[in-house]
Amino acid sequence: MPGVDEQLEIIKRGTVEIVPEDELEEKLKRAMTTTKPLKIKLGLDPTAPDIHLGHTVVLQKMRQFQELGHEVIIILGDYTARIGDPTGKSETRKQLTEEQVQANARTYEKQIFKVLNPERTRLVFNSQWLAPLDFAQVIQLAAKSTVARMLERDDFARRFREGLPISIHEFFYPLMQGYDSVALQADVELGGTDQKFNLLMGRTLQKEYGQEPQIAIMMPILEGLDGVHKMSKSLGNYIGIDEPAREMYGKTMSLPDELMLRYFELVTPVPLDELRRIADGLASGELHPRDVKMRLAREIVSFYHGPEAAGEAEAEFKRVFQQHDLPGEIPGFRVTAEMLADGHIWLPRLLQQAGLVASTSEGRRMIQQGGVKVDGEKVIDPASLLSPVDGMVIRAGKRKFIRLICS
RNA sequence: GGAGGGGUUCCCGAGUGGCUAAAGGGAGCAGACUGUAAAUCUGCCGGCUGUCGCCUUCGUAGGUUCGAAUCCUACCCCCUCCA
Repeated sequence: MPGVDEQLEIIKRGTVEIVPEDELEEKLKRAMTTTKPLKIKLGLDPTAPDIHLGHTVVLQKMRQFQELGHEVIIILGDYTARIGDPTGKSETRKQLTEEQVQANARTYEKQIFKVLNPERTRLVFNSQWLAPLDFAQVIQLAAKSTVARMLERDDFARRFREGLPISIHEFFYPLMQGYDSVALQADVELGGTDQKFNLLMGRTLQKEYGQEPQIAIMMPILEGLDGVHKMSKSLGNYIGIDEPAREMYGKTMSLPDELMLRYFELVTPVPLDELRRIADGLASGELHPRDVKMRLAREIVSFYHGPEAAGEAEAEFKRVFQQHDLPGEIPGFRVTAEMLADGHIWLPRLLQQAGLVASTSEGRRMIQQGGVKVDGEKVIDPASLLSPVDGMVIRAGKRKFIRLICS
């Protein structure tokens, strides 16, 4: 286990807030002297089983703790999920069945372990200790907090102020999450900044139950590819950790430049001093932003697919977007006799049938905008008829290619 | 039980009888440029349609009207206040 100062530097990387920092230092010191690792807790909501880079911000932090020799515990909030959490959302989250939770948990496991070391990670369900609580115990738990306290939480405060409804049971989510910390006797809990209140509730409850309060570490919410909204699957601005290497690489290259350093810091294992070098290089103009972004893409792809795949993805990217060559692999599309009339086919229809565009209207639009090339020749007439030739390459937009197969 | 506010195209959000497939912004797509699927600028951006136009959309169902997102009726949903 490295020294306390060194640990602190690693732990603080990318964090928004550590509450309170001096207690963390104390705990680390004690862990050193007693050689008893700290219990680091992270709660995950098993409703959305696909993990993307946004989720890995907090997972990377867990990994760092793991590498420092601490005990990492993932809590799957199966009990919470089964009840359904309407927090801040307009529509109530659907309740999950036992089977769904189990299925999600398995998917989660597989994906989480792309970041974490499975041998040194404890995975637990919070139904284990929440389900057995009886009503009296629940009331007792509720008695540990106050309405005023609850109304300190940002979204509760806001809704209260604006006269929006707050269901009583919503008050129980912070309590349940906090109780998880009590059940585990957590030393540290990680979460996004949106979790601040819940993390602090853990401290409160631990004190109430006679435990030493945990440290709350808050990580930022990662912006998605658009650089505006938070990364989320529903917004489509995400990089999934299960995605193929080329997709990952390309998507990373589409990030706004301003986000590069943030991504380096939050979702790659690039060490801190290296990170500083990159930041300095960018600031002084010594490093080209494009090259830095390529490095970022390489780091990310390497992490999930290995260095070899990263190299291939990069070569491919250079070929297509820098040299404007054709991709190494172009999906084939078979042109059948039925599609042809007098040996040719209306181009928008071909685009549509090949799945390059959703409709002939869209195909027409794209042609008019100059986005369609046949064997490298731009086609601008949307009424164009094409006489397909075996091996002919059609490009629609920047990224979509097909090679015709006629036989 | 009573009073009131609201449901608009992917999202936010204008729009109170025709000029509205519906302002503006965001997201998305395309082009130019480039340093990349960055930035910037330009164009597109409900669906269908070999481009004449057709169809569907403003909570739902009806109605008034030559004509409705806009007016009327009923209903559904969300929210607030009073009790």
